Amino acid sequence: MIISSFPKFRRALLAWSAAHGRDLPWRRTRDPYAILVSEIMLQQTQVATVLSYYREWLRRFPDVRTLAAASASDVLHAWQGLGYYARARNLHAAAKIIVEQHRGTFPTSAEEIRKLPGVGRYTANAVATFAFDHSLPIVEANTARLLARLLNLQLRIDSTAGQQHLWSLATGLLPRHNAGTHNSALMDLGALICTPGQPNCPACPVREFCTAVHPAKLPLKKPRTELKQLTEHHSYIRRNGSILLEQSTDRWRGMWIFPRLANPPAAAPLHQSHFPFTHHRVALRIFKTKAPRGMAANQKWTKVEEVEQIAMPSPHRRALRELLAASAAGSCRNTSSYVNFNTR
DNA sequence: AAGCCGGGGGT
DNA sequence: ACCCCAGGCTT
Repeated sequence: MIISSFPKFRRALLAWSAAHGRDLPWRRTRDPYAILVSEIMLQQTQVATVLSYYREWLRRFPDVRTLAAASASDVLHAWQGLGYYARARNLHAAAKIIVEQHRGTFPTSAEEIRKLPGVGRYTANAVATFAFDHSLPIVEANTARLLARLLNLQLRIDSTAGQQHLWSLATGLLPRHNAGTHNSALMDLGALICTPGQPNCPACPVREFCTAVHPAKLPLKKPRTELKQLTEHHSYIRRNGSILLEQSTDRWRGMWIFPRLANPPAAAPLHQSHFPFTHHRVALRIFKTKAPRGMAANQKWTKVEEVEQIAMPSPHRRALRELLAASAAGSCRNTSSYVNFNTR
């Protein structure tokens, strides 16, 4: 890309986005709180997944004061199923900081926004550019791919040097005014035309500026680390109409899971399933065991009617729904065993 | 610089 | 089975 061609690039990009850009709910507001919510949710999470969570979140926590006043368990419950739960804890903490240290007024500079927990360079600039129209660059998955192809970048985009090239170009392309629209257009182009698999180059409004020789082979990335197998054992303990659950202290911190079982019994598990977890493939096995004499401090009996009200990670949530359904069906048929091998 | 953190969608 | 995703934090 030649610097003198940047104005032409911007005009072509803008004309395209006016006709083909996406209409997304967080673009229909300038409320920095709502935009921050969307940006945190969208970290490593696809737009289609976020949509329903975003609407429900703003219904439950319509403003920063409501979120700051909410309980940690309510916040985690609203995030349930989205993954990367530290994001929810950070967003909650950020709301408290804004209320307690900024008197409820959202900070307007990217520097101040970036001091909030869970907010890095991308998210700070995104909120500043979309909420306040500040002329700041953004580089995330869509724009990184697009810019790497424009540059025919032969560096890995997840390397320090590669990142420097991307942020540098993103900065150079910025207009003085209406940067929010410009940045949205870059993302849309990456998401709709300059796609990961086979980019739709014939439909690209800026193809004349692109130097990629083999665009489908870009961007370069570090090869993924290999998957490791894990097996995790848990207990299914029912008493009257309740189930014993345990609040996790490490992975899924603060969420409720089946109690961990150090020594699995020889009997067949009631439930088995598999789920991916970062670079692991976990076999989840749940055994029927007897109620313990005492209860650990992080455990509690939860009524079956109330399990939907507490935050559980997706694999345990799915297992619980399956076990309850099997249990209900089993009691109707008056059987006592409901072994379920859901091995996928 | 590398590892860690979830879960679902698309192919 | 893979790869991908509006990243950030910790080591």
